[in-house]
Amino acid sequence: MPRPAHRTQITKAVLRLRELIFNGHFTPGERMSELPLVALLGVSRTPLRLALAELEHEGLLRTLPGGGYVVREFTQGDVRDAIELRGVLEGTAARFAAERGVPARDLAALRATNETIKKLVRRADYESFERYLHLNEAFHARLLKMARSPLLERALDGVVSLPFASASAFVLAEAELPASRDILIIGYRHHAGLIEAIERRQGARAESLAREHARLALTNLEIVIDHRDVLERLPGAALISLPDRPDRDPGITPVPEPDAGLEPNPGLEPERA
Amino acid sequence: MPRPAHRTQITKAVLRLRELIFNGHFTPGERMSELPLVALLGVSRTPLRLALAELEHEGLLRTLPGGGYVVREFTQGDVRDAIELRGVLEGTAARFAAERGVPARDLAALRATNETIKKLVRRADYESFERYLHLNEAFHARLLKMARSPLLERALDGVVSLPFASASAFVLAEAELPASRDILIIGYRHHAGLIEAIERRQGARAESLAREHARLALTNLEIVIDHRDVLERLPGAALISLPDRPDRDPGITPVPEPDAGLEPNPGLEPERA
DNA sequence: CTGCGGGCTGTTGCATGCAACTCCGGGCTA
DNA sequence: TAGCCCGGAGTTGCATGCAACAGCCCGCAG
Repeated sequence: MPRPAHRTQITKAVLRLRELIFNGHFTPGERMSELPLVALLGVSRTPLRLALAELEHEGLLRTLPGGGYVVREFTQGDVRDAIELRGVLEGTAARFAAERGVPARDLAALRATNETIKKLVRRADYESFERYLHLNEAFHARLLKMARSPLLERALDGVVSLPFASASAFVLAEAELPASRDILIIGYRHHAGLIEAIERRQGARAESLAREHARLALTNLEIVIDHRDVLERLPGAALISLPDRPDRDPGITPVPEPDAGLEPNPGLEPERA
Repeated sequence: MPRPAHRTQITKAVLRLRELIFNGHFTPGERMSELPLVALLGVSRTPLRLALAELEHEGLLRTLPGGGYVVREFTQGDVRDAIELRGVLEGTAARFAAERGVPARDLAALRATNETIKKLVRRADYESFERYLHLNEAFHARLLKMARSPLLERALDGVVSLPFASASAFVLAEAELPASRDILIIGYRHHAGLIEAIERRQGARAESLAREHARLALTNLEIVIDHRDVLERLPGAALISLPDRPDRDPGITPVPEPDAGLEPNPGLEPERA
């Protein structure tokens, strides 16, 4: 996936496939055969294979033992872990920023963004909500930049590539479910605390605030699960297997539980591709 | 990178390229042109491209704006961040294990491994050291499994794919530099504390112990940097640019510093490939 | 009825030829 | 002399043909 915008067939295939997967056009466990996809996407097999490899690295696809890819399925536990993991990594970013210090200008920019957010959450119209989403992403992106750690950015990228793990994954629901609008207020408060902690070089406080901030998404998740109709419309929801939902396709391993019993003798090789 | 062992040309190319990069056969910033690599590796361009994409996802290569790949260079700061990041993620694994609880059998296995480690670190012969390395990796791998979080495993995989970030990256030096052998003792102690913390469901303690445990590698890094001769022999050392080492090839951006000044207005798009 | 073997189909793995693009250098012109 | 344009070499992007492999079904034999 080279830098140049979607001029190449590879990025075209990646973008289109991602969209199709998120929209539920493929069911989890479905085999992604190359020839049908060639016909569907209008690209040749060579760039398609590159695109499939890309999506596998993003975690959306899984390789089959005999070769080939299938759409990956996620459990509700995976979603929780992804959110917690984002909190851990964003917490590390906030801690790095606090420990390493940031220019006053950056802090001022964060504050300005957050003040705009504060004004927006009081309104309820849809346009405000879209602007909120944009500003929220900008806030998080800027915070990440302030950590000055390319490797941390990479690691976080690897986590939020899952659709339901991103900073504004379940926030969408809040536009429709006023019950969860208060969370936006709390989010603003978290942001303010983060800024203050970083300014005062309070690394531990910054870290735990960022973690708790990410956990807001967990609350949203709970709310959304009670409103299936809303959940269905969220991107990537089709990938999540809900335990109390028996209408799964047969022939699919419903829950890819990691093998529970580890053998008692310590002889396992560290696996590496 | 499909499951089946190195029967395919892709994995063959990946393994060989990784080895060549780690051994310093390519200098950081060097362009990885396809045709010379085809001649060097004896594989065709198609699997080679897949292999290059794989290594780019691992973080060893970087894409050029105009297409193509170059060997990535890492600063000393990157190495520190990688170690800290491993500590954060292994800390999360330890915390998950403590919070979620693990079977007594797994704890016993960890203890057995660690007791063997204890015996080994007292001896100084090379064979013991190799066994130590193996057991240490096994300990960390098992601990990771005990977190029961596939996504966490993924994230950690993404970090330790950098050669200098793995659990036993700089430990190699300890075989040759007795000055750092004490660190093995401390490592054993950390392991013991981890086991105890997990058993008692002390999540915070487990997390901070694992973090501090990873930071042992930092100490090793400092020691190794003072012994250039040892450093040169460590895998991946050729990728690290040491600031006080001016003999770099000309025409290479020496330090890919992330742009320091962030513009003050919050208009940035969240970048996505 | 059950287990096994063989062929068939669908799929992926790989190689290569062609086209387009980028970068660089030289020569022309203002 | 400086700047621009053009051409060429080298590179990557893409498409397609071929081969090998895996899985499956069917038929046969025990």
